[in-house]
Parts: sequence; structure tokens; C-alpha cells
Amino acid sequence: MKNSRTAYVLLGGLSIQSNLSGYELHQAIKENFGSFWGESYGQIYPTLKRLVAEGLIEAAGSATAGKKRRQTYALTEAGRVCLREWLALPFQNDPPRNEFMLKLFFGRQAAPGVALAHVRELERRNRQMLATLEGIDKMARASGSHDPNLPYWMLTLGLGLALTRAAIAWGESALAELAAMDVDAGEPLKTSEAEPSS
Amino acid sequence: MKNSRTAYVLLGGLSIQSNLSGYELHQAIKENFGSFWGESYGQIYPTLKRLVAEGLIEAAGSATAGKKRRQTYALTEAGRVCLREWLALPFQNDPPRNEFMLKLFFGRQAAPGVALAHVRELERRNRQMLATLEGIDKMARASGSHDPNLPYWMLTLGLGLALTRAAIAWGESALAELAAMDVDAGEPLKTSEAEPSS
DNA sequence: CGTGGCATGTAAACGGTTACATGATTTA
DNA sequence: TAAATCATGTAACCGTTTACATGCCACG
Repeated sequence: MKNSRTAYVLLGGLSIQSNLSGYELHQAIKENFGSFWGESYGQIYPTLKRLVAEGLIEAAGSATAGKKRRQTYALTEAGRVCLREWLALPFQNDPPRNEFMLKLFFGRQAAPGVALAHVRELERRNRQMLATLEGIDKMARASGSHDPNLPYWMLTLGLGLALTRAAIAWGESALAELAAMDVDAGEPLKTSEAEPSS
Repeated sequence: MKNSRTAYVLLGGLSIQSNLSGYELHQAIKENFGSFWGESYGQIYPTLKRLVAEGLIEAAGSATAGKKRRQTYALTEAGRVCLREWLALPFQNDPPRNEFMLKLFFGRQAAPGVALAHVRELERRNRQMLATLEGIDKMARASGSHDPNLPYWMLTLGLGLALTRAAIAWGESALAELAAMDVDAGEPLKTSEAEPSS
């Protein structure tokens, strides 16, 4: 409980837009931070209650108007201060966990073709990620908004794009290398004579 | 316990080099996978015992010879099969957790200069990471080894290098942008007239 | 009226880290 | 022999996910 970055994500979310419910916060986090953060309901709802108890947020209109009943929240001044303090603290490098790299590293121990299949799958996921990020990017630029937050969002988005593009570029060369390796190792007898072209 | 990627990391480690102790496995993981995986003693020792109980590894020479007493382990045939099965399974995308990006996204809510400081710190960490990876790369190439695992290791290393370099490149442009923003916003009254040059 | 999705919540399980305990071995 | 470090281990805690429970509202 002393750590709980969840609390700060929620404070941050409410700092950008007030009167959001737990459900909406979950949605917003998935949409906006999907590529670098995630929170589950089991984490969000209890944390919201805790934040209310601590006076960092307060219950705002339970918008039952036309819609369903959903409790929304707004940042208090104390909450804003708390968020600012946290933001100024050095960021922590979360323990690295990349199962793909692990499986690639042990690729030699796997059946032939397994590593190659993993790289292909990574490419697929990364291209999808790229499309998502480019979509957000396009929308943000088109909106012509002058939200003072926008420069920071674009910066964050830019890092996501840069990393995804780098991963995709790596994947392309890795695909070629692995294909060559599999030909060398997996098919002992086969000179280059596949397509009867020309 | 049904998940526990720890077990597979240990199996993988022992698949590359036999007769390693828990302590040595910890070292090897930190050295070789440091940039994409981590394990703590509190996870390693119990898992090793469990793997022995399951017959996936077996206690090998407790090398008390000259050195300290340390229990070393070796992969069993069952363990090798288990590792191969896991390697063939689709890799899972671990839940994204990038506190840096979170703080950058909320940068506008922070005191002036905070976001910039974070980017600078990220650059520092990334350059250090790059140096480490380039060191490994250089060493691997210089060794002239023909270990059949090497191609996979180089591929993995290559991805680490690509991502780190991309992050550094992004950081350089972000630094410039943030500096410009801070000048615009943080110092309301100041036309361009800083250095009395020429 | 019933079904399916919206919205909120909770309990338990889980993976993992941290902190601590302990002895043995090298080094000063 | 004292200090430092190697090596193993464990108990407690922590953040998080998963699975489940529950009502409400819209739609067919």
C-alpha cells in the first residue's frame, strides 16, 4: 500500500478530466495508456475508496441522469498536491519481463521453426500496435486542439511509436536471419532450387 | 504456481550450462538477461526444490571441492522436454508498466522542469544500458565461439540494442522539444537575448 | 419478460520482492 | 580472529489478477 502506483494513475486521470467513474477510468487507462500501463477493476475500485478516505479525491455527482448509476470522482486540492509530489520523484525502472526475448534466447533448445514463429507473431502484434498508435497520433494532430497537456501526450506517443518501429525493423532482419538458419540446419539436403522461374 | 515462468528460466539456464547452483543461476540471469528478465533468490531457491521434486532437474555434485559447499543442479530428460514444450507455446505479452511514460504523460501537472529532468535521467540510464549491451556484443563477437546457441543470443541482444538506441534517439529530440517548451512557458517575459555574443 | 451488456464491487489466489537469519569461507 | 562476502534459505508482505457475485438498464 505504500507503493501503489495505481493511486497516482487515478489521480492523474482525474487531473486531466474530472467527474469520471471507476469504469470510465478503466476505459480511459486502457485507451490512452494501453501501450505502457494497465489497471484492473480489482485494483481500481478499492483504490478509489481509499483515495476518498484519504481526502485526495471526492465523490462527485452520481450521474444517474438518463444513464445508469455510476459514482464519479473529482480531484481535491490535496490530491493535486499529492500527484505533483509523486511526479517530481525519480521514476522507477520496473523489473524487466519480456517473455518473447526469453524464448528467443533459448531458441536453440526449441523445436525447429519455433523461434521463427515467435518472431512472426511479435511482428504481427507490433504492427497492430503501430496501427493503433498511428491512429491516435493522426487523431490528435487532426483535432487541432490547444490543450496544454497535448505536447506531453505527443511526446509520450512519440516514444511509443519510436520503440514500436524499432522493434518492427528488428523483426524484419531477424526474420531473414532465422529463415536462413532454418534452411541451413533444418533441411540438410537442399540446394537452392525451389521455384522453376523464367 | 501453475504459471511460474521462474521455473522455465531456471530450466533454460541449466539447458545451456549444467551443474549450476542457485547462486550461480541468479548471477547468470542478472548478467545475461538483465535487460529483459530478473529473478530474486526468494523465487529461485524454492523453485529449484520444487523442480527436483517434480523430477525436472536433479541434484548434481555439491561442489565442496576447494570452494564452498553449494548444491548444483542438472536438467533431466523430463526437464528438457518440459522446457521444449513451454518454448513452443505462444509467448505472453507481460502487462506493460512504464512509470517513465506515465510521468511524462502527466508532465503538464508537474512543476516546471520535472518532465525535462525525467527525460534526462532516462537518457542517462539508457546510455548506460547501451554501453552494457555493446560490451556484451563486442565480447561475443570477439570470442569467435561457435556455440550453436550464439545466433539466438545475438538476435536477442540485437533487439535490446535496437530498442535502446531508438529510446536514446527519441530522448534527444524530446530534450530539445521540452527545453523549448520550458522557455516558452516557464519564463513569460524574456525575448531572445541571453548571451551577448559577437 | 428475458437476456445481454453495463457497472460496481469483493475474496482468494498468485507471483514476486524484501527483509531477515544463518553458517561457511576467504581475506586482512 | 575480525570483517567481508559467499551461499542458502525462509517468512512475511505487497501489489495485482482472476473469478465470482450482484443489481441495473436497454433492447429485442
